[in-house]
Amino acid sequence: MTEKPKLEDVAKLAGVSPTTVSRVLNNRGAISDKTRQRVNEAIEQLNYHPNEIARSLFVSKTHFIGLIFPTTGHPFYGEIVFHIENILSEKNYKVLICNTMDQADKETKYLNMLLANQVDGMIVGAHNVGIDTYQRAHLPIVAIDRKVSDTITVISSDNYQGGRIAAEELLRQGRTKTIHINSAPQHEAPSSYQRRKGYEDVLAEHGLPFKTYTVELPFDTETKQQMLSSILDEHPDLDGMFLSDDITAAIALSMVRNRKKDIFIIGYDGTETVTTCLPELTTVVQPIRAMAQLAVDLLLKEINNDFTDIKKNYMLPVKLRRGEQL
Amino acid sequence: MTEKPKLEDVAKLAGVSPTTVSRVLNNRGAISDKTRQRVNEAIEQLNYHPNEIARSLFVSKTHFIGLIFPTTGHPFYGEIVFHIENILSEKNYKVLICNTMDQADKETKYLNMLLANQVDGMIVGAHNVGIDTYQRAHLPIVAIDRKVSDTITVISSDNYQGGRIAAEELLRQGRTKTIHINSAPQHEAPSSYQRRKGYEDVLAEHGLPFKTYTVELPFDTETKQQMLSSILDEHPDLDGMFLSDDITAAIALSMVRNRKKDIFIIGYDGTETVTTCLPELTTVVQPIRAMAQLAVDLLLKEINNDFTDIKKNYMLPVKLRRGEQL
DNA sequence: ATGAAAGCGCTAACAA
DNA sequence: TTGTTAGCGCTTTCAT
Repeated sequence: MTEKPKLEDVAKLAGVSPTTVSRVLNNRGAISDKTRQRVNEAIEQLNYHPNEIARSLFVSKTHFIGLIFPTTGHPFYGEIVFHIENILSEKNYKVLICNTMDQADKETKYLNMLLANQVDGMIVGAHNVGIDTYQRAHLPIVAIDRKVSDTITVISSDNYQGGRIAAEELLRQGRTKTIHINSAPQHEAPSSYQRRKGYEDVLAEHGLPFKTYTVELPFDTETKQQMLSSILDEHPDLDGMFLSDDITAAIALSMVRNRKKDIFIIGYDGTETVTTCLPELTTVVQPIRAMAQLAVDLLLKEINNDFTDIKKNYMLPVKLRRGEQL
Repeated sequence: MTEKPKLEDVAKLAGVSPTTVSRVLNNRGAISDKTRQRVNEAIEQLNYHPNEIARSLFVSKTHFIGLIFPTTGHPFYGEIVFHIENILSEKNYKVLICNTMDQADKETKYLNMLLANQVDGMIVGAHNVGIDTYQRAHLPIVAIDRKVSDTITVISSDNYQGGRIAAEELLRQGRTKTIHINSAPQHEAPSSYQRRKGYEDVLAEHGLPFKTYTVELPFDTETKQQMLSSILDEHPDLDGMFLSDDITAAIALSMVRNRKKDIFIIGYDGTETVTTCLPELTTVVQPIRAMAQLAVDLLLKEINNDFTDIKKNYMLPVKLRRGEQL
């Protein structure tokens, strides 16, 4: 027997019907100890492993969850994907991972792929397709950090507070000529808007000037460098910057050091990786693990048709992490 | 019709048999333009999407690939997972992601889960279960950076050269009292051994002293800090360190800066993230994208039963990236 | 406590 | 060119 054994083979070897084997496997119905034992022996002997795909087809539940994110190569997404998968696997769900690289066509393709593979639900952290595209899925979906929708649950960190906290810290550091660089994904990510609003509100309240650059941030470092470089050229008297994520902040930090400028930099995200690599960076920390936990909790509630206490919009608190002095 | 439409529904609406619909979907056999059109209209009208799970069951091929790695939260793994998924999705394969967190029991559980879900193959970058555990799977498997095996293809970067390159750079920087900290995963990862050997050989060739610490590196920063701290205490005259990965190197770098020591640090991996965050770090760069590409190429060859030109062991070249001056 | 039969949604012989 | 039939590996009524 070199072929993969199936349930029927086990049944034959144990001298029982397939039904009985199935019952043993799933602990259902009443089975005599004798038969249970014989079945288990046969399973052992054949090194039998049930085919989950066949099972999924029958019960029309796969226990697959689709994750759509820009790229696990970015620390924020790499970490949140890790936490989500980790929490889901505890609950016996399996994760299909999709990296859209911010390309709308990929996102659409992935969405269809996940539907075709009968995922029980999805968690989406990518931003290039209108959220209405997802509504058509008629599936439990939780989104992270995107436009609020009537039908899809959205989780985000408190971006407005994040913007305020950053601006307040710049003031506390005595910086008065600051700018904010704001990466706006194609489809109106509310996170960017809220962060910007928070930052601008604080400065306005203090009667200070501010300038916000809204740019489409590419993933590659070089383009970011050029962009930051020309912004620095335009503002020779700049003394503070609030960047939309830590990686961009890291680039700005090196650049400012190279130019020997005294510009105070604040980032956003506060991932483990960046915190470890750049302990001197001040940043607004998102509660990544809590966001992952909440996303999973809400998704599983929806999957189990428990819609009690499910709001459409969740906001988790952020906090400032001050960089360590060098 | 609020239920998900199936192939049969399409057939009925189009007034043809299920077979015909299947043929249209898969572009197989000869179909008249008229029927093809009618079928396509019915598909459109019902917003029908084929059930891949049912299809998988029938053809006993899922196009699922399992990825077993320590954690996508670590930049090296996050990036390699990204590349692997990216390349695989181009070939219409789907990726199930598993984060073992270096726990053997999780790794075993994931392995069984992947087998139960009928993956067509696996790429493994985790290190806590003996490789023989995988042999039993009787499945195409490619391993990254682990013990060479007779039966499983292993890809690694040239760790011995990596060790040599690092040691040579330390010498070039005029460092003569150096140590190497070597994170040895539980089950004899050859990568650690080879890097160490390369480092030690070079120093021995120059008649220089060296010291290698082989420690089980935990994931958390604090424990690493404590460990590094006591090593630094033991060696007040140290002037060079070669760390087994960039994150640990980053921690060492901050620590050395805090202590105002002149210790030259060399890391290992050269991920985009760390390169961006710490451009001043000198490191041995692994060809991450090339490793991902090769892993996928070999895996798909094995899946397609093409074993020509498949060796059991592949080594890709590393290079030194010198940190930028601050 | 156990088994026979039907079927989850799809595809591939084999016929016509 | 199209349809009929059987079956991928499993589970679940419904009998007994």
